Amino acid sequence: MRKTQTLRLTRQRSIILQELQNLKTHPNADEIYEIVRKDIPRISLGTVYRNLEILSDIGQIQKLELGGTVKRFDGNTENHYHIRCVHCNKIVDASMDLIKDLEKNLNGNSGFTILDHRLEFLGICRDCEESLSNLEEEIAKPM
Amino acid sequence: MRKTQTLRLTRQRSIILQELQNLKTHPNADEIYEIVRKDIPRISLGTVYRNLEILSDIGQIQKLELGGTVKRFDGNTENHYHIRCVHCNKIVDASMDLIKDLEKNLNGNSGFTILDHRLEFLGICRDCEESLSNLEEEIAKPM
DNA sequence: ATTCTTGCAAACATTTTGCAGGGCA
DNA sequence: TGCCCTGCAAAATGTTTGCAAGAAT
Repeated sequence: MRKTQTLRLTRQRSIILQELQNLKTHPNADEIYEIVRKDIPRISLGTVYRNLEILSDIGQIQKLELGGTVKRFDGNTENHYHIRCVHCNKIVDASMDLIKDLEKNLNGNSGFTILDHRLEFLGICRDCEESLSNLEEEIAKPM
Repeated sequence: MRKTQTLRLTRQRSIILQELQNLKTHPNADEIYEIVRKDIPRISLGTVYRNLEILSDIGQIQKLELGGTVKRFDGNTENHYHIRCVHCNKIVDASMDLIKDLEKNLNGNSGFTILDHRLEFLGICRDCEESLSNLEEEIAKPM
């Protein structure tokens, strides 16, 4: 949890936020670093990590902790659902309304105070579908 | 995807599987390593990682790719939902029936072939709730 | 006998952190 | 001016991999 302190709006912080809000994708820290580097060539990856952490702490962006080992970030701070390609790990927003009161379906006493939920669909994206079927044709060919 | 090859049932592999099936928890690779080490003191962490990967590839265990950066594993191979403590990252099974056909709620064409879904509730576990309220009392005290 | 698997260690990938100098409020 | 923030580099963390020896089929 972040201490109550006066945060400063530095060029680095504001550009990271701005770029993230403009994107419809769900980049990881390194991808954000590469994008912001076009504006601030000498920015460091450490600064990117620190600011992503701060911005998500204060609710200006969303840290996505979904499938995969790498953290991703989202300029859209509303809870919404995602679809992830199990093959290439691409993530897109799911066009589906939020299910309210989903936690009412929980039976018994879990001992948890439920705050929210995350829903992720797993699937195969069109690109991977195509490359997989090409691969199958290739394998089926006699040598 | 795993090549079709004859897998061998080694002592290491069978004990990892067995221990994981006995656990109700959702350990990460290192925790599994510590547990299995009691049976096979000279097992290496690399072997644990390799076997967890293989066992989940062949569907004997489940790799949980939920919140958090660390991979966790589950001896229960049925899709089921989880509750995660946002404070200590503890994960427990949610007692809630699987929602069938959830993907029918997806509007429009995502371009994905949907295979499955993952649902995770976020909350605060009882332990963290207590330690947080103790902390607040502590802070409220005059010095 | 074959070849899959292991232990070990090194390599990798990702994220965090200490520090001295710089810049926002 | 105070102290938050930055760039840089090193460290920490988590996971994968090359290799020679060992074990399962």
